[in-house]
Amino acid sequence: MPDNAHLSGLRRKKIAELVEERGAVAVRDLVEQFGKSEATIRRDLRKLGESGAVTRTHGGVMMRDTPAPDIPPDIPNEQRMQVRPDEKRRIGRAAIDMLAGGEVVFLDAGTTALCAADNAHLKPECCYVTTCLGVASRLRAQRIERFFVIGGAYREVNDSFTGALAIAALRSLSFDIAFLCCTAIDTARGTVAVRDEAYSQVQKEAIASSRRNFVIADHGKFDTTAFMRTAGFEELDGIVTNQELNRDILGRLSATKLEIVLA
Amino acid sequence: MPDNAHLSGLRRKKIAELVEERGAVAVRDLVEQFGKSEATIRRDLRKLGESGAVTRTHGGVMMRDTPAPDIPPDIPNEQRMQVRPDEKRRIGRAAIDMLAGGEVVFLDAGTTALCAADNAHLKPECCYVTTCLGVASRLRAQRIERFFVIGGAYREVNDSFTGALAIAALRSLSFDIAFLCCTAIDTARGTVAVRDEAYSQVQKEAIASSRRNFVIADHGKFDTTAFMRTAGFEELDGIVTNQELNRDILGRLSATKLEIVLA
DNA sequence: CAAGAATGATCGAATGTGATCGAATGCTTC
DNA sequence: GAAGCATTCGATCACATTCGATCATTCTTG
Repeated sequence: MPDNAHLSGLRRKKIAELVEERGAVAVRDLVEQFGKSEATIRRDLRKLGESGAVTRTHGGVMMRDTPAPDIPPDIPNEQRMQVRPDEKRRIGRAAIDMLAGGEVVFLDAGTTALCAADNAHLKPECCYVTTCLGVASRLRAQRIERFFVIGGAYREVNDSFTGALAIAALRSLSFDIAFLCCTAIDTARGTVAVRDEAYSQVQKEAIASSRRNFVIADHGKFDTTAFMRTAGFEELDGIVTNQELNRDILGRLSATKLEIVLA
Repeated sequence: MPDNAHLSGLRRKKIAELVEERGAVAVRDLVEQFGKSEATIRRDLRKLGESGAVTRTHGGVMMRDTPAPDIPPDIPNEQRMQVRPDEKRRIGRAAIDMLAGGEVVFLDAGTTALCAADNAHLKPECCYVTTCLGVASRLRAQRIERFFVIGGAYREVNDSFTGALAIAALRSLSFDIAFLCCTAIDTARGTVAVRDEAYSQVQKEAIASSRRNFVIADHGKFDTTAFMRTAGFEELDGIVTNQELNRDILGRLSATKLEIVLA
């Protein structure tokens, strides 16, 4: 066997083929076949499961049993999800871990918010509110008891609802905490920005309706720029990001009053 | 062949297939076939029963019995979709075919509305509005340019949004045509009814906001009853149903001013 | 060499499993 | 119907397996 074992993508592809061919495969068999540890195989299976290629079961994987995924694979968000997915997962988890349970939580539209939504089941007593169709699908999939969607005109760019309807709905609500996504964080100027104006307006309204506001963003978002300023640091309470964040930036942030959560 | 007997998910899937194939299976047979204890098999059957895939009986399981006249109120949309799917598909197609193109169309929450949504791409210039999460997902999947979602509190029973937020949003909109789902049509009294009060209120608001109103319902919905009256025939412009509809009922309907579309 | 990605080891938590036993159900007989 | 019997069911416990999260290490890449 050629030594391609370090090409993890190839291994995952072969696992998928095996599943397709045999209907189901056990973790044990895969460990033996590829000569890798259980941990590694499990990581593969998780990725395969998240991409919808297979369905995980206890002890292994089997062919996917849900024919049509609810979310078409070529939606922009799903592509962006490929960028630093692990960091985003950790950040999403950390954000939900911040909740005491029982709060009213606003979840923004963005891949990091999707990751947070995936963990909503950890705090099932919370009431979730979102403008994002993908977030809504994930809340539904986890059978979250109480969640609201802010309706409006659908925009494919960020898979969410905007416009007058959304603004009006947000004005009539109050949140305990909001988790906001963004495209860029400018630590020098102390601003957070996104690309789209309509989306920015919705975010501003959400921030105004929320008692506490946290940006959720991976380390790659820092010290880049984007078109529309959405908020200044003075309007925010903190940032949830990942521990790989550059130390210089961390130092600069510690000079602000922002609470920094590292996942 | 690798021994996958310990993959519990696969075993459940195979049990479901066996039931589908043979109509009914005894616990005893399954114990023998899979070499597992009764307790384990029973746990599998419970899970399968809870997911709605099969119906449990004493001593085993049988195929999901779909009582034609009435459907339990708490079955999620995806299962209700199994009831007369072909008729619903034809009705959904016929509804969209009624559109000239360019209208603002309200799509209600219900399996028949899902079928209509699946055909939205046939009239891509229309602007669609819905209160149903599943409908929204399908519109997105077809890359419909313009669609709105009426937000609000999510209710799993009919996969849609209701409450004050939804009512307020509907009041600020006007539709050219609304396609409404229902649980029952009482031709004697000339009324259309659903099971859920919150949902009924949303429907009433949608009807009030729409210039023309059409009920979309398969022939099984006629001359049954449901709890909440949503509309009287006098508020409606027509009914889209399928050609299998009983001739007596058809005759009675032709005495009204309703436009009847047979798919 | 430095940064990031992939890997392997470890451990507490979650899940699957089999056995037991009282309760519920179905069937037979009266 | 009602009584009695056999079967099936659900709840609980103990045990084994598997999973997910974390940390340290190795490998790859620029």
